Amino acid sequence: MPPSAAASDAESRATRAPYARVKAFLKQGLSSGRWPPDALMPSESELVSQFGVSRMTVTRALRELQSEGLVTRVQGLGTYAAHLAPVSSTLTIRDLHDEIAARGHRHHAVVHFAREEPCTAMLAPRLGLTTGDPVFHSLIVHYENDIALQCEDRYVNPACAPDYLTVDFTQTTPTHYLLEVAPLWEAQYAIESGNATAQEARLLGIGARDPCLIIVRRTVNHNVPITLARLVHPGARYRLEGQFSP
Amino acid sequence: MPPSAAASDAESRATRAPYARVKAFLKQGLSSGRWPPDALMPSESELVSQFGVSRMTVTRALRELQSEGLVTRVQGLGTYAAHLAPVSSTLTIRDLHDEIAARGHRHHAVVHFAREEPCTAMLAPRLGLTTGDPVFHSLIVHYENDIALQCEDRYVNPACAPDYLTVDFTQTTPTHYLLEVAPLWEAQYAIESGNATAQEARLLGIGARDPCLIIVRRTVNHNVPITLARLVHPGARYRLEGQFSP
DNA sequence: CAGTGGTCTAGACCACTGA
DNA sequence: CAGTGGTCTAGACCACTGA
Repeated sequence: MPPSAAASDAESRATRAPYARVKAFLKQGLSSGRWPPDALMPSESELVSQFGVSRMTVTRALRELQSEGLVTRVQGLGTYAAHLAPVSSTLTIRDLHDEIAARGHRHHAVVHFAREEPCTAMLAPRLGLTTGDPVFHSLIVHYENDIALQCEDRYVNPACAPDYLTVDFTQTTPTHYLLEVAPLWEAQYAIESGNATAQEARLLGIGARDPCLIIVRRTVNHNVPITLARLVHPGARYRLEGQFSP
Repeated sequence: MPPSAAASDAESRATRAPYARVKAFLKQGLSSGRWPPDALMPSESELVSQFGVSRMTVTRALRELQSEGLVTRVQGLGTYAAHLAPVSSTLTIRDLHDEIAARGHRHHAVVHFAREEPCTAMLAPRLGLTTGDPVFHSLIVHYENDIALQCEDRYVNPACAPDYLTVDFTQTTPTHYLLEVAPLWEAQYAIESGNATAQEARLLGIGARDPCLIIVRRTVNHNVPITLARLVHPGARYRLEGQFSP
């Protein structure tokens, strides 16, 4: 069977599933403006009789729409079309090695240092440590086809990754290693535009005033801070892209 | 009843729901490393007998974990712990007016122009128009407590919002207006760091070399392009923040 | 073949809202 | 009170995988 036929088979099977048909019907009405924001949508029992399916099937369609943020449901009142205003999109922060490989390019890393330091007073609270405690600190520059793409300045809580300093980061990225030893469970990040430090600018081979995309990311598991990273990208060489489509 | 008691009631009711208990059990095991990435998780029937619930209940818990990206399910094989690597987080691009108001600050906008222009060859394909077709073009600077926060350079497809030029954008933001007339159904964006144009720098009151966070967003509904916006923020005054927590 | 997930049904009890 | 959503059960048929 040709691939195209197989694909359309799978597709039509999925579309033909009753819950998917109900969901598609409601989604179509939402995007066409049939139910503007805050409008009352058909009740479960109306959909049950309209589509001739059981209530569980209708419930599944509505619950999925709710989890996608397209409708709001209130017990005792009904289902309402949501405001689509807060456009939320999935921003994926991928391992840089994979990202570069996916573009079909070569990645390599230069480790400027990876050592133990005493934790400074500034850092201690963000890493759940006490000032003076040992902390691991690495500074690595990542290259895409020999062009510096990212300067990764990272602190690691030794309790979470005791072997961190023994890893060969020309072979594995810190992100990749840390995901293996400590399942990533929570992360906060801030994205901003700014200047690199003098040291970063030198390592990246850019001017002191060249704009950079800077991501600061803090990773926590079960309230135990794992790592704090500052990722600096030359503005002209890096962009974050995303898409929103319910 | 004191609020705290009510809250814990609601919470414990939700936690006591059988599907939520199964889900919490699996989530706990995933975050603790009991099932590392690619590990085979308990089958539906195992969970059914272990928790003494019906299969539909177990299925719901597993399906929600799957939609959260925590497990992968393959028919005929089983359920596997997912790689948590691609940290995906919900990035919300909110209406700037609401965002500033939420911080308890004052927002105001200065409209530098809002007019009709012939569509350039560069723009035409991205807006689904032909070169020379009329297109709406507005340039607005947004202020937070009288400090310029964003320069919004926007093109709008006249077919989607014929009244665009009659709107008073000192009272309503273009984002807000467009969400009302055209339900936002799809958006692509790119975030990067760069320099403002000479005009933008002048309007924002920044230096030509000051780094800026630049977001380019294209909005589409049913394959009809609605609007293309370039949002320039002085780097020192704006950041995007987000969180990941399954 | 036995075991897996994908989906559905027809019924049930409940909590909640507003009239 | 009638109507809404929140959740569950016990059973069913199916497609798929690997032995």
